[in-house]
Amino acid sequence: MPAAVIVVIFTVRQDGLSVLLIERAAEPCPGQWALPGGVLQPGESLDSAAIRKLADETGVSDVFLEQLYTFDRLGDGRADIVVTYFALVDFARTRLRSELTWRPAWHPVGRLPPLAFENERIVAYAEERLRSKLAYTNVAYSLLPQRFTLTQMQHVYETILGEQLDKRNFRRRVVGLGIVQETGQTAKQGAHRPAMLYEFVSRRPTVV
Amino acid sequence: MPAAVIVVIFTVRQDGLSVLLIERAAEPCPGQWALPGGVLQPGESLDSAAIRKLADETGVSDVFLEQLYTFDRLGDGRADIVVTYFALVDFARTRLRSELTWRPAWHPVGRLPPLAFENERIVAYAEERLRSKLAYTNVAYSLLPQRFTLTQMQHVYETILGEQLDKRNFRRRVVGLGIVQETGQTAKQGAHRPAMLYEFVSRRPTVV
DNA sequence: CCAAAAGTGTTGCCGGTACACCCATGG
DNA sequence: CCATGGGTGTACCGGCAACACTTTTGG
Repeated sequence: MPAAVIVVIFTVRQDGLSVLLIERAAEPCPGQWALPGGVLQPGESLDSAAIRKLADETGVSDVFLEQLYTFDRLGDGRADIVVTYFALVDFARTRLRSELTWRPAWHPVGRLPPLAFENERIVAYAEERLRSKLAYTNVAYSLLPQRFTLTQMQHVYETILGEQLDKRNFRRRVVGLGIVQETGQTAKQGAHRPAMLYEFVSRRPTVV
Repeated sequence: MPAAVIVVIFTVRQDGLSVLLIERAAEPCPGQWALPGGVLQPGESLDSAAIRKLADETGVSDVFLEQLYTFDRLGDGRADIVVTYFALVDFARTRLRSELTWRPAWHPVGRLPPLAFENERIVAYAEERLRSKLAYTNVAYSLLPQRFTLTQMQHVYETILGEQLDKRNFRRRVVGLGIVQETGQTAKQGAHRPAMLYEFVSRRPTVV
């Protein structure tokens, strides 16, 4: 039995931290929701399979994507070993491919439908890792556009961590630790004072 | 092709942080050293296979053992996917089984012989994880006997971290954070003042 | 003129680090 | 008496959390 790859794809939207799920058409478990994944093609590496799956489902590449954990005996009939990955994408850049037999959709992690194959465990584990990595790395670069305001960035952090942050402390940290830097440009957005646009100093995963 | 499991088994000895290696008798790569491992038995879970391998090689169980990373394409002819684990054992409790065709031995990580199948990468990765986990968890419980002096414990930390630690600060931390506690008993060891024996508050992996 | 978001400093606390000496024992 | 490891307290520093008001803009 071949190995399979599953990708937990997170994004942040208005309704909170969300994960991409697919409504299964095929056996087993038709009609149930599950994480996107599939068996390894012959000769394909694990990382390539994860990259392929991510691109297939969201149309994006060049985002944060990292191996998460390897599970076995998930009850899926197709594979005994499932190598899971997790990815972070900017919601605005994704283009889900909706077809009749293939219904992908974003679901807030707080309100998941029942999932097939113990996928809840995988989501919970990925969520934990995401929260932990957010605290000491720059992975958020993958959840925001190239340029953004610090308020946008703070919203992303607050959504994932589930708590309110102090604006001044937040700005001091992310700028002071060299996670983000000013671009010199400002953005006008509605009935507000123009805001400085920032960018990540590095768009690769980095421990800060 | 079935999946395989590899276990990186660490211990701390006089000559430093060491890892258990096996001199390969069988093809491929006879005569070379490699990490202990083997293919998954039919119906066996990943965790069970790792526990079995660890017990086979060292005779110990009930120690710290955790999944590390899943590699592919390591060049081993027997498996395409290799799920690695890492374990920490108290050197004094181990009983290596030496046979003619099976030569296990401890090797200081600073002086490894050439290894088969890119096993160097795996050891390096495990070492990194060990150092990181030592800092914020109680995993050292698995490298020490049930009862020990704080000096012994400090030696373990210094060996792994590769730096000298301040005795008073070390004691304050591990006692103050509730990692270890006094047993009330003291040990006389040679020409020295009797030393208080300590034990870990919890002998399960815990984030402190 | 009002609503909405942008932007900006200071203070207190706590945890981490640096640092040096006396004590008990066995040989 | 000496060699060896056991055991203890203090002072400084830096990072982190708490805290409130003014500014700009569009409607």
